[in-house]
This record gives sequence, structure tokens and C-alpha cells, in this order.
Amino acid sequence: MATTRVDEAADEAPVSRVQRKRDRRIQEILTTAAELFGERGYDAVSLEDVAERLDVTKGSLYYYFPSKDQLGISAVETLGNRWTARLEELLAGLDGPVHDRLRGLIGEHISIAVRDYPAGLRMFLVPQDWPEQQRAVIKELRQRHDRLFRELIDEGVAAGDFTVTGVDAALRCMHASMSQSAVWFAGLEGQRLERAIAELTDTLMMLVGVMPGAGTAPDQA
Amino acid sequence: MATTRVDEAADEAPVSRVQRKRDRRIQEILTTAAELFGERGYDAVSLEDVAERLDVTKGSLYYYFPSKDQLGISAVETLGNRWTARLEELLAGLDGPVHDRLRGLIGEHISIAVRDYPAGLRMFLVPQDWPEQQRAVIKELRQRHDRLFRELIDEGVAAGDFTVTGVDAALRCMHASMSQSAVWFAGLEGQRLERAIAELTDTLMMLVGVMPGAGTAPDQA
Amino acid sequence: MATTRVDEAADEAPVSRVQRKRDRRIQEILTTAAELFGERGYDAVSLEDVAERLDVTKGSLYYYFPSKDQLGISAVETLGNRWTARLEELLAGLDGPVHDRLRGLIGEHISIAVRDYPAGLRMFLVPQDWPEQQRAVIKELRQRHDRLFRELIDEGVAAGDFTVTGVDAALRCMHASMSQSAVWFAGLEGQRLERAIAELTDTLMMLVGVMPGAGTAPDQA
Amino acid sequence: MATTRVDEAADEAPVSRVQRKRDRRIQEILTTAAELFGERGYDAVSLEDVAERLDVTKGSLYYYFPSKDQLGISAVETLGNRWTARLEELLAGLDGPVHDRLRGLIGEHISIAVRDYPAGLRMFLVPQDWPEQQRAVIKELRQRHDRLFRELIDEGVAAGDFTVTGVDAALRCMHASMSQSAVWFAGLEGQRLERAIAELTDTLMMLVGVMPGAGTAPDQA
DNA sequence: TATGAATGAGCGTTCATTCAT
DNA sequence: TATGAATGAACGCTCATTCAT
Repeated sequence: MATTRVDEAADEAPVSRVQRKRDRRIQEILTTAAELFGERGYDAVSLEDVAERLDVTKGSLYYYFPSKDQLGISAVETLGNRWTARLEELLAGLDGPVHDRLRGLIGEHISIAVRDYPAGLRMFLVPQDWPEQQRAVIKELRQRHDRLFRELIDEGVAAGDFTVTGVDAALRCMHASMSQSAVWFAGLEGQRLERAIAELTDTLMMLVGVMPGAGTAPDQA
Repeated sequence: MATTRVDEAADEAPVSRVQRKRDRRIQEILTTAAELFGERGYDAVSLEDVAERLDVTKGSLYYYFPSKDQLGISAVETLGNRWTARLEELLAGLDGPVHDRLRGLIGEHISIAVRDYPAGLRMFLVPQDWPEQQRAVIKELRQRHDRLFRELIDEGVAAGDFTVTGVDAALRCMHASMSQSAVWFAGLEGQRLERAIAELTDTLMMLVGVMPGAGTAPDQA
Repeated sequence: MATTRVDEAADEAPVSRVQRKRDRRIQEILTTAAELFGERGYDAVSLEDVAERLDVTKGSLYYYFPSKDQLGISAVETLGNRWTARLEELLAGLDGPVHDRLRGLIGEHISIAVRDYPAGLRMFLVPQDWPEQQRAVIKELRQRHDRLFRELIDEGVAAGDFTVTGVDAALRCMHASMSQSAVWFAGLEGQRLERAIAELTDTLMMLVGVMPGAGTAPDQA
Repeated sequence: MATTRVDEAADEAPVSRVQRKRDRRIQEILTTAAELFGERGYDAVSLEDVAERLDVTKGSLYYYFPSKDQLGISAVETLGNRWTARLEELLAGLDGPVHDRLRGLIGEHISIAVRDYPAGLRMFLVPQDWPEQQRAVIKELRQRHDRLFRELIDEGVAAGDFTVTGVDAALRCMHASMSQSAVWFAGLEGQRLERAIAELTDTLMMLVGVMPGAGTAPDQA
């Protein structure tokens, strides 16, 4: 702990204690807001709702965000960034055949969706719920997100490991399905959840032509 | 008048002319409401909007429906029934190999989604948008809907034409993807739309193990 | 009364009874709003205030006006039109030397200001209180209003009856002063009020070079 | 320290250094607030605005003033005192015929209004904008202000240089017009502004019977 | 049956004010 | 002294709902 303190002291970042505290508060708000928006959709969440869950008054939110829209944008950004970061991290630590890596990525994505942001994916799923401006942000995040999957699929196709009708179509179906997983698996836990995730993952692998039970390599015949 | 009465008596239902007129009016309202909800989603449609498109006043709607929620329920039923009926009809007119029939069903479903009810599928996709009560109705419709696909897949699996990791998983992914199609293909028209639908259909067939361009059997070579 | 009814029936204006009632209600609201805006200024009057004085709820106002701004615009227009109409009417009935007519016009203007719209002139006086859009309306009304005075002054100057440094400057000072008269004479009544108005009128006539006690003609020397 | 104490003792007021600092701060705040109120009017200025221009936080203002209203009162006093002081100063430096002095006074008043406190005069013009308490302060300032003009006019009338219907009426019209000058001349600059002020001044002189271009005496020819 | 009118709860937003630090 | 944070009342506005006619 002392070490940590020293580290912080050593870090000459120009953020004051006050600023850090403010940042922390902002993160709290953002997390709570993202939760709620994810659960009910943008329109259905009032600032009163957000404030109540944070145990402050509506007006206080305006100390940190100039409007509901801005809060929405920031919440989406925060959620999306965290998510993507986790996937990027995972991917960085993986090697082996491309279909194993894709399988890993899909599994992790579903895991996050189900375990950490049970409703967070709604945003990506139904961007129509959001005001024009936020949609741009959502779209951008989605693309960053998409790229991780797309690169793997491209690689697999190039290597002849994957077969697709179209990369876009496959990707879209994959995301649509993963985005729904939190709804489907809500309530499942432990072994049951594991198995459900595994089955879904296998099913989604079929979208790139990897048949179930085909073991590791699709082209072993 | 006597004549009218006779006519009514001949009619097997004991509905008066008045009642029939009322029913007709209700259907008009339902159709219009379903249209609007389909276009913009439940929350984004006000009773004023519905009334205006019907060229009546807001208050009049309350003569037929006790609340917006009830109107919503009924409208969803209308929409869902119509949708399912179209699919059932199509299916009744199809024969040939099971994968061709499934392909036809998927294609038609996407067609309806994209062309007729751009936002209609959101109801099935994100039932959280709807008040508790409606969700039951939605769920039931969904099941009827689902059954059409499930029976075909079961048949294909039994015949050895389809390979799946799990029927449920495959179905879910199929529906999740079809439900998004309206969003993905919004703006597309004519040839471009046809091709997009075809590609999506082919991709979804892979979920039951039918490879693209594999003709009839998935992997008989 | 019967006659009146007949007249109304004879009048084939396409306004239904319902429409007339609505119009009457709108006039009530407009009058009340104009009163309040005049008393306290645009910003200081809330829709709640207007509603309360009308003994309805805030929301009801929106049945008649789409926004506070629109209510403001309409209120200004109503007030201004009525005012101008009265002055035009008066002027139509006047003849005689130009300074007598100007004197009459000024007197009537002050009379209306003090007796009928004690605070209504604030709008013309402090248009900064109003949103951009309303100012345009106010400005236009002011000009119509202004024209009545300007024409008389021009005529007097042309006839050599009036002497001015500049017509604009004289007009402006005249209006600024008349606009304040309601504040100055608030509380005065009967003879006292008459005398106050007369004195102010005489003073204002000096702005066009008509000396007090100069009798009827300014150039009798 | 001792020195300091001696200095303070020498100073006739028993104000500590701390107190002087506080006073200075208060003056800063008052000046800034008066500026802002003068520019935009009382209602349109928020404490946030005042704080921002002072580069402090909103909360800090409450260390010096118990409420916005109190700040308003004091700011008006500051503004009014400064204004009156400038006029008194000018007057002290003037001699010559009374109409020249009046002309000078009017010109300076308009100059201040247009150039320094564009919205400042609204306070005097429309005291309804202000909370009850401030009105007393405003009224008093107004009287001090008024006296400067009244004394000159009285002198001129006594000397036979001025002719008025009534001193009060003339004064009122004069002030009403001068108060509007900021509105009328907003946007004018340089030569154009000079000329406008000159013309308005000449016009106002007519209120005391001084004809334009009549040189020194009104109608001695 | 259908309408025009009204209601009232709720929304996003602003801002004077308070207060622990 | 001064700050950052929070509060709560008020605002303009929307809309599902009610009701006399």
C-alpha cells in the first residue's frame, strides 16, 4: 500500500486530489447511468431514476453533465471503451489456431455480456432508442468492437479455415446473437451457464463454416 | 329494417349491426396503431399521433380502448397475427426439400421485417420496452412464430439434412439476426435489397449446417 | 337580442359555435397574459401565473398555444392591434387644426395607457425583456402606432405649424414619455388625472415647438 | 507589524488590514455585478455569471453578500453613485448660461447611458423588475439624480430663460427619453452617435422652451 | 359516439442557496 | 476565506387520462 502511495506521488500527473475525486464521482454516475440505460433504454430512463439510484437529487447530475444527452453519450463511451479494452486484452494474450482464438473471443464477449453488463448491449442492439448524436458514438464503438472480430474472420478465411457467405453478414449475425445472449441466459449460473455459453459459441462458429464436433481443425478429412 | 334483421340472424354470430361497425372501427384503429408502433416503437408514439392518423380526436380512442397499454397489447396482437399468418400461408404453399422451405421462410420473414414493419420486430426483440402485461402476449406470439421455424428445423435434422449444435441455440441466433435485419437493410432498395436478403439468408442457413453453394446437402461429398 | 341572434344566423361566416367559443377563450387568455406581461415583464411571468389568474392549470394553456413564446407574440399582437385601432378610430373622427388633432391623439393615447392598459406599454418600452422573435412583432406594431403620430407631425411641419429638431427624435421622446405615463399617473383619478394628462400633453406639444398657453395657433405674433 | 499597527491607528477608521482587504474585495464584486446588471438586467444575470467574471466560485459570493437581492441592492447603489458622481463632477466644472449647462448635463447623461451602462437605466425606468427592498434604494438614487436636473431647470425658469408647462412634467419626459436612449442608439458609433446624441439633446431642450437653433434665448427675437 | 377541453403527473433544465471541508 | 458539491423549488413543456356535452 505504501508502495502504491509512493507510486501515486511519483506519478506527477497534474490531477489534484480534488480532480481525482471528481473523476471518481463522474465514473460512478456513468456506471450507474450505463446500467440503467442498458436496462430500460434511453428514453425510459429519467434523470430522476439515475439520481435516485445514486442517492442524490436530479439537479446534482447537472453539476457533472450539462444535459441528459451528454450523460448518455459519455455513458455509452465508457461502457464501450471498457468492453473493447477487455476483449483487446484477451486477444493480446491468445495464440494458437484462428478458430480457437475466435472461439475464445466469442466466449469472452458473451461472458462479459451475461456477467458484467447484463443489459449493456441493448445500446448496440437498438440504437434507434438513442438521439441522433449518441448514435454516432454508438456506431463508432461498434466498429472498433467489430474490427476485433472481423480481423480474426478475415484471417481465418484467408487461411482457408473459415467459409463464409459474406464476412459482413456473418459478423452481423454473430453480433446480433451475442447481443441477445444476456437476455437468453439471464438467470443461469455456474455449470449451466458455462454449458449454455459453450453451445452458443459452437453455434456461432458455424457462421464461419466451423461445424460442431469438428474438433479443432475444420479440415481434418 | 326487417331485412336487415334477417341478415343479421343469418349471420351466425349474434352481433348487431352496431357491434359490427364497432368491430370494424376497432380494426381500423388497431391497424393504424400497429403501423405506427411498428414504425417508431411504442414509447415514441403518442395517442395524439394515432388519433391524428385516424383523423379522430384523442378522446375517441378511449371509447374503444381503456388505455394506451391496452391499445398497445391489441396492436401487437394484430401485427403479430398478420405476420404469422403470412408466414403460415407461405409455408402452406411450399413443398420441396426442407432446406428450400426453410430458406423460403427466412427470406419471407426478412422481407416482411424490412419492407412492412421496419420497427415492428423491436417488440419481439426488446420486450422490456413494454409494460408487464403486454409481454405475455408478445411471448405467446413469439412462440407461435417460433414454432414455424422449429418444425422445419426439427424435420431437417431428423432427415439428416441439417446439423445443429442445438435446435434452441440455432433458432435463437436465427431470430436475433432476422430481427436486426430491418436495421441493417434500412435504406436499401430493389436489387441491392434482394441481394442483401439473399446473402443473409444463406448465412443463416449455415446455422443449421447448410453450407453456401452446397446445393442441397451440407457435406455429402 | 333576438335581432342579434338573427344577425348571427344571417352572418354566414364559417365559424361554428364551437369555434366561436374557442376564439372567446383564446381572447380571455390573451387578455390575461397581456395584462401580466405588461405588469411584470415577459421573463417574470410564468405560465403558472397566467394559468392561475385564469383559474386553469398550466397544461391547459398548451391546448391553445404551442409555447410560451407564441402566447407572448399573440398577446402583444392583440394588445397592439386593439390599441392602434382605437387611435385610428379617434383620428378618423377628428378634424380642425393639426395641433389640435395631435393634442387629441396624445391625450387619447395617454388615456388608454393609464385607464385601460396600465402596464401594457412596458412591452414597447422595454422590448429587451422579450425573446428575439417577439421583438419583431413588437417593432412592427410600434411602427404602425408610430405612423399615426408621424403623419400628423409631418403635416404640421409642412404647414409650418410645428418646429422640430428632427421628427424621429421628437417622436421617440413623445413615445418614451407617454409610455411612462401609466407609471406616473398610477393612483390618480377623476379631475386630478384629467389635469395631469392635460399638463403632460401640453409638455409634449412643446416637442414640436408648440408653446404652452400659445392658445390655438403657435404663430399668432 | 508594529508599523502596520501604527499605520492603522493613524488611519482614522478602526479598520484592520483584514477589513480593508474585505472592503476592497466587496468593491470588486460590486463593480463587476453592476457592470453585468447594467449590461443585461437583473433577472438575466445569474450569480454564476458574476462569479465567473470575477474568477471565483458562486459560493464565495455568499461570504460577502447574503443573497442575490442584497448584491443587487448594493450594485445598484454603486452604479447609481458612480453615475451621479460623474454628473455632479461635470456640473461643478461648468459655468456659462443655464441652457448651456443643461445641455451639457443632458448630453453627458446620454453618453453614460449609451456608452457605459447600456442596460443600466432600465433599473430606474422599470423598478418593478426589482424586489421590493431594492426599489427604495433605487428611488432615492433617482431623486439625487433628479435634483441635478431640477435645480438647473428651476434656475432657468427663474431667470426667464426656460418656459415650462410644469417642472415635474418636463423633468419626467426628459428622463423617460434619456432612459430610452441606450436602446435607441444601440449599435451607433463615432460620428453617427455624436450626431444622434446632439439631436436628442436639442429635442429635449425644447421641453424647457429652448427652440432649436435659437442660440441662447428661446424667443427673444 | 365523438368531441373539445381540462387535468395532473412527470420530464429535462436552471439557479439561488447551503454546507462540509 | 474560498471551494466543490449538493439541494430543492421552480420553470417550460408533454402526454395519458378524464369528462361534460
